[in-house]
Amino acid sequence: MPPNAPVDPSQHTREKILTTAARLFSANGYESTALSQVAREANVSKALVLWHFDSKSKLFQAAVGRTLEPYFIDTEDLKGRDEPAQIERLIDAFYEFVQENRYSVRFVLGLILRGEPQPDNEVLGRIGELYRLFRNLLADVIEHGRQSGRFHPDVRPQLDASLIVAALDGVLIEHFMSEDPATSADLVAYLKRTSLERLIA
Amino acid sequence: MPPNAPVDPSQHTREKILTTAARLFSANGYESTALSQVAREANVSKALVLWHFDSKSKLFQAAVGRTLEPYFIDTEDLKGRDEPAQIERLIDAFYEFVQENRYSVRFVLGLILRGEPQPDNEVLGRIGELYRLFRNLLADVIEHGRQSGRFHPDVRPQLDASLIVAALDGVLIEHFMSEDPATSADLVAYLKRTSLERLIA
DNA sequence: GTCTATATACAGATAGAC
DNA sequence: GTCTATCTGTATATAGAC
Repeated sequence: MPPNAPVDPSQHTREKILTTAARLFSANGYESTALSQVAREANVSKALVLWHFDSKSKLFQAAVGRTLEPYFIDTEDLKGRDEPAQIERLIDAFYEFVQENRYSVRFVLGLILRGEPQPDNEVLGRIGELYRLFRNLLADVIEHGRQSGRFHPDVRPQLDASLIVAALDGVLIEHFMSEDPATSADLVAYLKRTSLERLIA
Repeated sequence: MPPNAPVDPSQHTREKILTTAARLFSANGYESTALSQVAREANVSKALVLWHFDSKSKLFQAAVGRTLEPYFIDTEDLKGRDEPAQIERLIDAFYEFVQENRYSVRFVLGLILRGEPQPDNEVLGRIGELYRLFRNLLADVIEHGRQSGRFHPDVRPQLDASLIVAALDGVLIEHFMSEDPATSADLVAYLKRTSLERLIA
């Protein structure tokens, strides 16, 4: 496609369907979201939704892909900090991300808990990979801190990283159960403090 | 009813329907479980299911009630232990409970994450109450340990308890994501160790 | 591409015989 | 209590005009 080519006007409609679907699926789940609802809220006909996406299941996959787009880990702003500050930064980044994406996070967590539609190993795989990435990043920082002498010589990078990630996940659930952001902010602050107290030599 | 009266034979059928429904709902969720499926797997007709429970929604509520029956906290075997041992016992109890009820726990967690059917505030209320109970129990033990001098004078009972509960919830999610029981057992062991190291004076 | 109209399937629920 | 047969609504998906 040449640069600055006029956008295919149908992209607008397709896009509208996709974002509408992503919103409804993440709010109500797969089974409870009817194509007719997606069509109505996107101001198009049911038939057009299917013309663009073939089937409900494929529409769902496309919508989930859209939902997952902002899920990535930014490692840039770790540079130039010492290990304790890097740990704090990673914990904060996780929490900020969850705050900004709470609806889709809730949705994805729901997907993990009950493999909604069968052919969704892709989503689980991607999420699992992100978790592994994040945990390994934490573990690397801890290991590095151990070698540099800033952290205790007997820290267990993998286990400590796993425990921090678990605590963050738990705060997440707490957050969804009580809906009280103040409480979870306090908890995250306390998690940072106690984690560092434990790690630092 | 007189003692040892012969059991109404229809209880067998009703019971069978209920346990079948509880199993299917907790495995597949509300929307994805059809009455016809419950009927088939309980070897009865759809009409009979509705004769016993009036509607799908009421069947669901009965099934959830059944699912939650084993959810309670046993405080008896805390007696006669010192505070560190009580903390360990509570953490172990949580983990054992999750192991024994993993399917329904997964189901209930899913319910929390997306309020499946509307009139289900009762379930969430009950679960929330159990969490509060468990957390307060932990906090009480920590506070008691602080006063008895076994724990640091500057522990923060509510926050420390919350952090332990959060970590346990996180291990739970980890458990559901990776399905590797060995890993989560290690994590729980490590959680016990680091929690106590932090608390003990 | 987008629509209306329709096919097809299956859900939850009811009626009525036994 | 338990069944078969049926009603009614709504879901996904298709056909075909524009």
